Amino acid sequence: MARRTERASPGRRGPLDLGILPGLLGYRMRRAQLALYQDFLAACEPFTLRQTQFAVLEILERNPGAAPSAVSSALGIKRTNFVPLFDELARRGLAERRADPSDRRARGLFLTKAGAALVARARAAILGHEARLAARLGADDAETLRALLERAEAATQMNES
Amino acid sequence: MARRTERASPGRRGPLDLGILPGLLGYRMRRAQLALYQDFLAACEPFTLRQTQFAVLEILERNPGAAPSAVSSALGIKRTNFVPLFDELARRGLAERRADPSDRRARGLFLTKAGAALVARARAAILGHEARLAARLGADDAETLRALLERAEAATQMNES
DNA sequence: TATTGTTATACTCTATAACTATA
DNA sequence: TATAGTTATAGAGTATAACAATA
Repeated sequence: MARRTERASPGRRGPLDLGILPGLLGYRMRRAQLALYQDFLAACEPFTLRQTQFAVLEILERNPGAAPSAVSSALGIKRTNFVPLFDELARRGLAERRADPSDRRARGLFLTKAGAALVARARAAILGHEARLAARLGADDAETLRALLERAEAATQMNES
Repeated sequence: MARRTERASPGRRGPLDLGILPGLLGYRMRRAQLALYQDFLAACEPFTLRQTQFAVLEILERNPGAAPSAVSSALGIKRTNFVPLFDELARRGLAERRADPSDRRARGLFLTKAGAALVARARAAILGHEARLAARLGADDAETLRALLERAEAATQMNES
């Protein structure tokens, strides 16, 4: 055990005063997002999937043959950064690119059988994780939070006309 | 103008089906956080400060002489990553490390005059930005969102006993 | 032995510019 | 001339291991 020694002028004891930070939506959002993301990672650990990787698989399940640019823009990822992300899924045999006969520049993205099987299991785990979180918050509050997050995203100046 | 050509089997038209994503708190949180962060960056652009840099200055204003490890842990940053972050603030003459006479391993962190002046201006800009966001959401809903984010962070399994 | 600050390093995420092959 | 996909590259953010000085 290290003894707590008194300290001279530099360095107060006890928890720090965070000033205006705890009242800021941006600060609260960052903290909550980090905490939830850690949670999500833990839930997905058996599948070795991160948020974005799951999102790509989920979208391909619903939209077989979707174009890389469509998927990346739907997720708010630059198409240039989507390439290595998808490469990794392809390398793991979860998804694949196919040539588009009608436009030889384009590609269609598809899940493999293994990808479809994995996304089904991951989806179940994620829904379970969400259900546990909602139970802790209370179902009504969880839905309120979800709706407010959607409105906050839309209310951003970024989304101004 | 590029003509919209019909496409064969790979590639549906129209917006993609996002599956379960829009209903997930984790997904909504990530989208909202990104949007708010872009907003925040725009508000702080005149000061060339990112969220974390502002947070450090704000904390030092309230806690002069705080230890690097105290500040970094309060912000959820590893102390090892705090070093280059603070180096940059020091390089810009906004904050400085001072020796601690009572423990020669330790350092106390302080704002410089320039740092104090900058954080005051940045704080005003950030509070203005928050006020505009709150006005768009409605004051009550903004406070509800803030409180729910705090509860969501606490409700995380990460924070389990 | 443990703690404070630090260095070195690697991996992920993000951002910009530019290339290719088509259209 | 514009578009789809891609390459190369650089900047942040984050993670682990290990070190020196000090307690």
